[in-house]
Amino acid sequence: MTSSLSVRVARLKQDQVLDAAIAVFARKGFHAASMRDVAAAAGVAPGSIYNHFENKAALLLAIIDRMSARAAEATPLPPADANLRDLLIAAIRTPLAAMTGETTELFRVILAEVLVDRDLAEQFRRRVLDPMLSACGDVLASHLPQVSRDTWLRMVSAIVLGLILQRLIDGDAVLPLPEDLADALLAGLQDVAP
Amino acid sequence: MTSSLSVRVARLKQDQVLDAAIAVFARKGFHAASMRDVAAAAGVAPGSIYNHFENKAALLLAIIDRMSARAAEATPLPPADANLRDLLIAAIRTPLAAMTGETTELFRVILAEVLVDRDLAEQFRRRVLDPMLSACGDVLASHLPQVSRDTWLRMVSAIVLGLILQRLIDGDAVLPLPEDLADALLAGLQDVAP
Amino acid sequence: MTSSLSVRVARLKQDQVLDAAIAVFARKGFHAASMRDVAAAAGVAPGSIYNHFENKAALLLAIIDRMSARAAEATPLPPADANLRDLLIAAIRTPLAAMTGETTELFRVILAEVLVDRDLAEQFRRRVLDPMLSACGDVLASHLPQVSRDTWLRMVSAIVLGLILQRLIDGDAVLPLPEDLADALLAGLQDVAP
Amino acid sequence: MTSSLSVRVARLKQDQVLDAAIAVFARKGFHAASMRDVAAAAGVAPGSIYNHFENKAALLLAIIDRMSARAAEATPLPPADANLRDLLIAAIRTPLAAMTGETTELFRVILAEVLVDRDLAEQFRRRVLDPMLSACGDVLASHLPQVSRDTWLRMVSAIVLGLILQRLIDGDAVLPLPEDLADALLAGLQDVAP
DNA sequence: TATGAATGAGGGTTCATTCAT
DNA sequence: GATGAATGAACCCTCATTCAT
Repeated sequence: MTSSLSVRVARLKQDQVLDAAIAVFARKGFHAASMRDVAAAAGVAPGSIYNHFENKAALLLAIIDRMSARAAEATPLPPADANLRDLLIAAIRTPLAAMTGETTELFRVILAEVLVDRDLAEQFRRRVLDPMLSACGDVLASHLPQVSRDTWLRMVSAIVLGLILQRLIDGDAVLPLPEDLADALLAGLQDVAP
Repeated sequence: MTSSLSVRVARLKQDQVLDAAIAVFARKGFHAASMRDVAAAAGVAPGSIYNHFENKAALLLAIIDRMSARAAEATPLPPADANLRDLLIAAIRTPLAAMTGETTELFRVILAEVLVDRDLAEQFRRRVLDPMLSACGDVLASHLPQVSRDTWLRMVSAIVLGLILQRLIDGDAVLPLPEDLADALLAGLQDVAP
Repeated sequence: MTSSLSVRVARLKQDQVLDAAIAVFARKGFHAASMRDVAAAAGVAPGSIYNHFENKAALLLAIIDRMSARAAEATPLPPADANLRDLLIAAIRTPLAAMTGETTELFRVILAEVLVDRDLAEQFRRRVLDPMLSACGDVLASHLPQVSRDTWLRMVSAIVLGLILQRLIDGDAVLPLPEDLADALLAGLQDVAP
Repeated sequence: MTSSLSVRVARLKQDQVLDAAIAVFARKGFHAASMRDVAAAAGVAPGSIYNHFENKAALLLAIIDRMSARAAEATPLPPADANLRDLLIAAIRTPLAAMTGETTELFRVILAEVLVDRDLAEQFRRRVLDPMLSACGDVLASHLPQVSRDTWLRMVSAIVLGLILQRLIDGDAVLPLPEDLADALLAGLQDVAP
């Protein structure tokens, strides 16, 4: 099965280059990182990158692909009989928990480009953001009356995104616990107000 | 008072360049815009920019300065006797309302750079983000018991940031009304859950 | 006769590659065509070309070889008793008639390289140009007195080359008929001049 | 008159670069010559070339411009009462005489590109070829009956082009004298044929 | 202070060629 | 012989920045 072997080797090299690209982009940013940098980090010649990726932008797309895959496998489906509190906690904690180490930097780099590249934004939204935010959204939605569903979904999504953004901008920021956020959302402000 | 006059003229030129930079960066993005572009838009020679700003990055810092000033003046202090609902609405609406036209694009561009430049991030957080988010925060805080104050502030901040981000990524996104968001936050989820 | 067979197979592959090179060079030009293009058109791997040809330039030489062979077989020897008019017509028409479709484009490409590569020019002149132009020249020469022979040969050659060049440069150019050219050359200008 | 001065200086630099480009292209050919080569020959930095010419192709166009100008000034209008023989001689000799030293190499380089670049060909034909060939053509035409005019013009043009091409391909080729060519054309072949 | 031509490092990318399989 | 991934030099061009005027 020579074919299978060479295909596997090819994919390995591709991953090797992609790993390097991720590391380099995370460290220097997309624009500041040169293809030469990526090649050096991957231990290949500059021209070799183009055997695996059409151009620099394709590296970004491939990174989004990988994030998409990781997001999918990192999102546990909540049990059907979960109560609302647990659902809220899961909806908030899962994406935040995914933001560790390299993934954080990856998200940072991708987001920076996404803000400036319309096409990339479309890909990012479809492949990463929507799955990440709506995973528990469906179940959450089933607990809510139609009228306020959209508001709540948007709100929870915004909270997650906003918290991530805060962490991206200020690495030292101490984010509240998902449990506390869930409790606050559940109880509402009415009771605590004077 | 020759000095004063020349100083005023200098500041005028500086503003002229900065206006051009804002327009160009907003339209083409920071990296895609060249100093030549900025100079052309400002009606000056490329070299002249460096009489007013040390380098390209300094333009970004100056833009943040200006955003900071505008954010301050655009944030109306709420009346001391405002009720909680109105405060929430203001806290959410004000920053969202500021995101119109060029400001949106500028925010997009700055944010993209901020994500990648640590020093710029620090400036941005201190000069733009914190004032923007905490403007009504203080008053809001006064209505809340100490224990949940941080959670709520973070949450409202995150909602605002998250909604802005969603709009930046998906220009077609329909965001919920601040009133609906405030009402939902006030009432909480508890009552609507089955 | 294994050797003979493998030799024949080898020559077949070689022709296959050469055909592809001709087609690709004619379509894209020598510099614009990459070895990858040629390989793809030939249905072989890029590296395989180098089993048959030393390098890209060798392909050009081989093409000239083939043109030389074709030129030889395409040039009918005029009957010994042909009259001068028919000889002139043949001398002009034959090379022009050979310039059809792909051959035209090939000639164009070769000529472009020949103009810039001294060694290639030498080959081209000896192998293609001289045979092409002098085919009927010998017979033509036999009708002419020694003194004016060279002038006439050069002139007829130049006419043919010049017409081809005009067509290469301006595809829409309408060239005069060989018959008319022959008649004009035969009669001379003297009579028509006032 | 600062403006006038700077304009003149600019044109000088431009000429300096163009001279270098001509020399380098003539020596190495268009494709083989790099912008670095041209810059080095011109004694400027690589990037400086782009202050005067949009890109490498623009250098070629500028060279054509220059050839066009030289061709125009090198073509003396024949006296109205010139006889046919002198006209023929002039029509043949003038373009051939222009092909000296650098101009020859220039013509070689331009022609090589013209054969491969359709747009360039159009420019070349309009700006250089047509003026060069038709200069004496008009006067020549006035001596000819309408019916054979086109044939003769094409033929004389072809002779000139063909002779030039022969010299470009074979630098050692000994071309016939314009006088002999004119005499042969005038007398025709009829009389010399047995 | 304003200019804008000059700079030259560095960018992404191509491609003829090699060589281990 | 055939392969095609790997190579890396070289390509054209951009652009932030400088500096003589």
